[in-house]
Amino acid sequence: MTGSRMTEKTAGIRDVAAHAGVSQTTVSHVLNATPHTRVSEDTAARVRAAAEELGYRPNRFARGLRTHASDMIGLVTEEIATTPHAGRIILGAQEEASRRNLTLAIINSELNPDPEVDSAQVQAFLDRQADGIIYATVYHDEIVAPENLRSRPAVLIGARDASGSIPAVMPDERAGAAAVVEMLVAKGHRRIGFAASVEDVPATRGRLLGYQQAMQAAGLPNDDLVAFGSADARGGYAATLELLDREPTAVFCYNDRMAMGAYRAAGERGLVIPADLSVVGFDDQAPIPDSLFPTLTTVTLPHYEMGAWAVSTLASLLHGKDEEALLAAHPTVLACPLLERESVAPPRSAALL
Amino acid sequence: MTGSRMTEKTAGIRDVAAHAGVSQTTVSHVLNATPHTRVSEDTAARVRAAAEELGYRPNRFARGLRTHASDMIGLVTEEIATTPHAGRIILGAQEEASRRNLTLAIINSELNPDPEVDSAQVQAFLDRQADGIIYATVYHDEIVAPENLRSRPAVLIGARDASGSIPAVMPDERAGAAAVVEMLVAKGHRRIGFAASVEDVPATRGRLLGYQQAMQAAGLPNDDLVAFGSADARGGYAATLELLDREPTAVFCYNDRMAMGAYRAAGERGLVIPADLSVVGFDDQAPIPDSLFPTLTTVTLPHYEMGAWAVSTLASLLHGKDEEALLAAHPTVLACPLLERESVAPPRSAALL
DNA sequence: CTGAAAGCGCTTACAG
DNA sequence: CTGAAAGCGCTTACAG
Repeated sequence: MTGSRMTEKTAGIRDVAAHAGVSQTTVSHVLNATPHTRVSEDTAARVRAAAEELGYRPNRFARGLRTHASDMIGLVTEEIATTPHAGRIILGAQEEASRRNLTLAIINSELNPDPEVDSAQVQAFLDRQADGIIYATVYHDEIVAPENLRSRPAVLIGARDASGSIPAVMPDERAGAAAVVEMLVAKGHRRIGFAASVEDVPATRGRLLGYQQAMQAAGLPNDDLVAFGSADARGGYAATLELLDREPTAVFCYNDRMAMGAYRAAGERGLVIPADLSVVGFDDQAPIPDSLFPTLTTVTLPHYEMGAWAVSTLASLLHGKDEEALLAAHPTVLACPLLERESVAPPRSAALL
Repeated sequence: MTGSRMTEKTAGIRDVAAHAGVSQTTVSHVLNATPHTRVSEDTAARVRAAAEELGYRPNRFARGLRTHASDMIGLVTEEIATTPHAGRIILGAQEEASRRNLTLAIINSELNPDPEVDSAQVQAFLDRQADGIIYATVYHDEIVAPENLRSRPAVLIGARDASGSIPAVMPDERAGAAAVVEMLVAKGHRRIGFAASVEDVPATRGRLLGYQQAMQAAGLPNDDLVAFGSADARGGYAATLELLDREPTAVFCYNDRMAMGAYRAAGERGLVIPADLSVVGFDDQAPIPDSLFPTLTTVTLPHYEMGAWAVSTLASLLHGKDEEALLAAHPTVLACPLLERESVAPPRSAALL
């Protein structure tokens, strides 16, 4: 088994050159399509044929040694494990990297409030010759990026750098929440409760703000329609129970887990969703929305898109497109689309009209 | 911004040698702790001090060019996105890689029944000089591994290679399911229903087999206690409804999503979990178990462990430990531990005794 | 215990 | 349009 692997001496550029009857220089020019270099189509064809025939694969080490480029970018993610959405960030980054012929390497970092500690992970990528680094965090408005992140092109996902000098991307939580309220209002709801999270993170603030602004814009009072709970099913259950005493026709939950609690609360009160009560979540956290009865209308986060954005932005930076300062000045904000499923209907009162 | 990055000429081994007053050879020996090479402690200390002071970081390209090793391993995963557990496989692999000073690069591959198509992903890693490759699939008993996987050390996660020549690891679904039945029996249950999945995948077969074997071993009839449904909440709902007509005291579901449906079905029939009916899931798929009322007792899959196993096994293979044939002969099977939460109680009948 | 020197496989001025 | 040659920064026999 192992034996069959040992002796496969792979062809080098020298072999290709010999086989095509040209110099290594020419082979290199043809295969890399070096700009400002003319090679006769005839010669080029011979080179390509030889490379093909010999199964030539350029040695990355040798190339890197000359060009100082690895075509590898490093992704440092806070807590791959515990954040349910990291997978989609990774997927977006990975697929965009493949499209651009870049290798994506990943390192997990512990969740911690002070990202300066993460410089070890960044260093690991610097040591490994990563061309650029993506630093993905969850739940931070602003972070102090590890100092060594500045020694290579870098972009941030999910947080803005305190110094404002690193391009960053984040979801537009506020607009996503506002869109939910607008949709509910359009369906005729006026008493729309919000089951808010007690956590003090950007998502909490952004979603609450979006709710409040949209309610105000619609001329709807909402002071008594916000209840707080922990950001899980139990918290959603408790907050919804509290809200239900104030007779809302719809409950918008901070996230899908809280929405699970809202379903439970509605069930206990004998309320049928969506006939008696509309419920909306946020996060589109698999497998919740499709597993609920009825399926949950919710808002999806642009994790895939943020991952892809990070890679393509980094790629531009690597190619010297000097938009870095521009990009860094204002974080890029990506939309959170509303996903309508079955948990929303017009309120009973509207049906009476 | 960009400017501050440009001119940092990093120290090379030559600089360290000059600074320490020794040759490059000696620096290399000291820093790499080359076996069978004596260097006086005095000299070694000077070298280390110089390296430290200059912030010396060996150039990976140059080293790789000589040693033919990248210290990078590639992970090809089928559908990072849609499989909920891929994240934990990646995490396990990543953390084990970090422990061993290896870089983990990942490539996503489309979910497809014929993994031969994935040779492009494998090729990408070969081209990038990966030392070894982990090929992770979901839901396959046996696959035909891409031919080019054999050109480097490789291991499989979640499937056995048809030729039996590549080491593989998979979860012990059967034992995990059997443990559930045993636990239920120990609590006094005798009529234990199984809400099975209609999918024809190893997990389906393994879990059903484990259920049947354990029931038989306990001397419990079970022919009428199996109902089939799709592997989601709707399927679990339908299967449980069917099962409920046969008056089980416990329903064991193929997975946690089906268990969500079982909760719904129990609720509709006015059954309180666990007092009137015990429910058990499988997968420990976040955030379901903790989001249910009551929390769900379930079985967890060793995804993290499989990822870590893959990396450490690959590392042994890379270091020439010739256990490959041994390992490849029989897939390694990892346990699926039972996680007891709140959804199981002794049956009412037992309470009467 | 230490070092001089070759060479890994490319890219890239430079020359023609 | 094409090629000879230097050199990227290491490791590793080999010699002393």
